[in-house]
Formats: sequence, C-alpha cells, structure tokens
Amino acid sequence: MDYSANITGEESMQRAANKILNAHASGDIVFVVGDCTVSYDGRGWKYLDEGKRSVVLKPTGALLVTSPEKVKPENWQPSGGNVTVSFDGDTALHISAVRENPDESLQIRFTNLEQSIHYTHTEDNASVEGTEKEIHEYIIDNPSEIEDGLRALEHEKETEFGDIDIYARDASGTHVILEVKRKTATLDSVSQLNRYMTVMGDSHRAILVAPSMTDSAEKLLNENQFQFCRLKPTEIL
Amino acid sequence: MDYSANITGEESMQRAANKILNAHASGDIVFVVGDCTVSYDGRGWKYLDEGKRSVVLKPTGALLVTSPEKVKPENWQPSGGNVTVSFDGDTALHISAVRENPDESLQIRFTNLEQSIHYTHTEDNASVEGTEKEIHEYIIDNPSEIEDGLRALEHEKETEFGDIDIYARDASGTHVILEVKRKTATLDSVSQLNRYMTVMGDSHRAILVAPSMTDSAEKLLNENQFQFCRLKPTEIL
DNA sequence: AGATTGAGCTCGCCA
DNA sequence: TGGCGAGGTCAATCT
Repeated sequence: MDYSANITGEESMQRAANKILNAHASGDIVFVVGDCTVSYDGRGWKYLDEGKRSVVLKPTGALLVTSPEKVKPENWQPSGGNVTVSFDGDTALHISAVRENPDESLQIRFTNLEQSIHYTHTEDNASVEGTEKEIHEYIIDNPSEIEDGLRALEHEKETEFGDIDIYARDASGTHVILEVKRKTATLDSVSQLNRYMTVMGDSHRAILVAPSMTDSAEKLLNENQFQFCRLKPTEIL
Repeated sequence: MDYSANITGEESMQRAANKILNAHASGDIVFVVGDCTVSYDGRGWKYLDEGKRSVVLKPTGALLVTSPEKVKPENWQPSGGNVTVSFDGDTALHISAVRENPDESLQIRFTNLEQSIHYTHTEDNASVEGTEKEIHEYIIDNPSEIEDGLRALEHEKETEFGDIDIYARDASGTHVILEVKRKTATLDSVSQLNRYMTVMGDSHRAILVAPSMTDSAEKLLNENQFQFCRLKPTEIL
C-alpha cells in the first residue's frame, strides 16, 4: 500500500487514517475533508457540531479548521504546540493540538474521511515592503518634511510607558515627541502621545504624523494641544 | 468528462484548469496545489516567486494563499471582492481577486496544477461563548463583586472619546467609570480610562477591571490614581 | 459606506 | 519568556 497517496473516500476508515497519519509524520502539509466535530477550549471556547468541513495540518503543528466563507478559520491552533494524530479504534481519526501559555486545546474528531491532499511546500523568495519603520527612517532623514528646522535626536526612545517613535528638537530648541502612523490615526494614537507627555513633561511638544485621523482623535488632539502633520506613506516611498 | 472530479496532475493543464473553473462556478470550496506566482498590491504589497504552494478559493470570493508554517496566510483577499478564474491560453490558470475600498488586488498565476479538492461545506450549529459583553452583564448584575455598595447606572455609556464600559455610582454617591478587560490589561486600557476622565471630569472615580495587568499599566494607573479590581472571567462564567 | 472596537487576534521583536 | 506594538490586521456592529 502506498501511504503517500491521497485518500479518496473509497477505502476503509483505517486505511485513510493511516495515510493522513503518515503524511503528517513525514512532514507534509495535509488537507483533509470529511465529517468531524471540533472542540476548542482555552482563552475562549468554541464547539462545532458534526459537519463536513476541511482541516489543514502543517508540519509546524499549526492547525486550521477552515471557514466556508471567511478568511479567518473557524477554529485553529498556532504552531509550536503539541500535535498528535491518532486512529481511535476503528471508528474515528482524532487530531489533538494542545499548547500551554496560553493553556489551550483544540480537538478534532473525524468520523468520516472523504478526501485529502498531502504536499511539501517548496521555498521561495518573498519580498515584503511598506512598514512603519520605513516611514520612521524617511522622517529621520527628512525631518524638515515635518517642520522647518526640526532635527531628529533619537529613534524609538524608551520611556516607562512605551517607546517614542521619534524624539526630536525644533528650531527653537524645544524637544518634540513624534508619533507616527502609516494610516488613519485613532484615539489610541493620541493617547500614546498623552502617555509620553505624562512622562516627559509639559515642556515638550507633541506631533502626530499620519496620512489622516479620525474625528474623535482630532478632538482629543486639539484638547491636548498636540499638533498634527499630514504625511502619506505612498508619497514618500 | 467529469468536471466535478478533483484534478490529479496526470492530465492536461487545460483540463485541470477547467475542473477548477467549474468547481468554483458551482459554488464549491476549492483547494489547489501547484506551482504559481502570487502578487498582491494595495494597502501594502507582497510578491511571491514561483513555488509549489496551495490556494483556497471560497464561494464568497475569499481567497487564501496558504502559509507553509503559520496560521495566517501568505497572501489573501477577504470575501466580497471581484473574483475571476480564467484559463490563459494553454499555459496558465489565472485567479484574480480585486476589491475596492480598500483598493487591493491579488493575482495568482498557476503554471502547473498538481492536485485539487472541491467540496461543499455542510451547515452546522456552532456555539461560541466567552465575550467581554458577558463579563459586562455579570458586573451589571453583581456590582458588589467590584465594590460594596456599587450600583450600575449605564452600560456602554457614550462619550466623545469612546464608550464607557460601565458607568456606575458608589456607596457615597460618587460616579464611577469602569473599564473591563477579559484578559491582562495594558497601557491602552489605562489610557482609555484617562480619556473618559478627561471628558467626564475629575469628580469621577476610575476603576480598571481585569484578571491582571502589565507592570507599565500598573505604573500609569497609580500615577493617575485610578483603581484596580481583579476579576477573572473563568471564575464568573 | 465609513468609523469604531474587540479578538482565542497572530506575529515579530526585544528586554 | 513576557510584554509590547504592528497589521494589507479581520470581522462585527452601529451610524
């Protein structure tokens, strides 16, 4: 028997289960479609009644119960936990993924296996760009874009209440706290500035740098007498 | 030819492509494994070089390029966008998912199709529980758990800077602002209380209700003279 | 449709 | 390991 083959539903439960067990053990990514119940318990809890659905098991131990509609899975377990795949007598395939910290358990019980795919992912070169760090670098290199005479003093300056994105000094010598957002700034963004002002003192100025801000953020910003500087990431990168 | 069948890799590209096209058109969830390049552009951008990987296409238009290790996909597009599946001459299967607002495009080009699964998800009854709202309700019903003599006045009380989780009144008649977290409270949680105090006035008291809090959150809480009440969700539900 | 907020967020970074 | 912040966050809810 070829244990590397996919299952087709036209074979015994035991045989199908063995194929999946074997595929996972050999380090493949495994897709399984069949009837199962799913039970998650941990930070939250979610139970899925018997139904036909699909499960993805990755060699790292990441486990997903696919949602039929959404991007996010119905249930899942991140990689790093303890995963066991076992054939329970002659009735069910059991997949268990448990992790501690947080203490969580995902249990899947297949009572019927219909289809599966096993495959090995081949490496590739991915290029990702467009992070907030890149905007920081741009501002540090071009501080006059924010304000004439501004000079950057420190990047990611540590404080008791989090790191200041960019710590700078204006033309008059006053120290300036910059909070940078790559998209619309929210109340939280202004609160961050507020925390930094709390610890750095009122002699500082605070500037929020973002492509835009929500109405409520603008209100709070004005109330705190902070400043706003519009900067669109797409225009500088 | 049975267009409902899965592909096996032992057939022509055209035939395999037609099967996938047909499966998607008929409302199935489709898994495909093969060699492809992936290109995303929108709020960010990410390009994946040619490689063997798997793609999940759902009838809602949700599209995922599976990560070999992680729970989160390498690339994706949420449901609701415009999805087209087409066979490009006799060389490649092209899957395109475009949405506006935000303006984003995900393009997948398969130059080789190896395996596929097509299936229909059967409905089931999912039970989900364990939300922050449930904790709110518990506190509203049992305010003395927080403090003797406390009475809840309003749930989700609207303010200019966000909604107060629970607005209450203590034994002495002073109004109290409760911010509830179902897990460890962070700096943000304290900042939320801070915003509410800004708008409600210093005559109020502020209490953070959570199972625990981070060190920095505790510092800021003390600095603001807010109070903390330990409440574990698992102990009340 | 836009804004806001929670989430079992996930993930990566750094002390 | 734990805290902290970013994310193409996603997805639900309300305006």
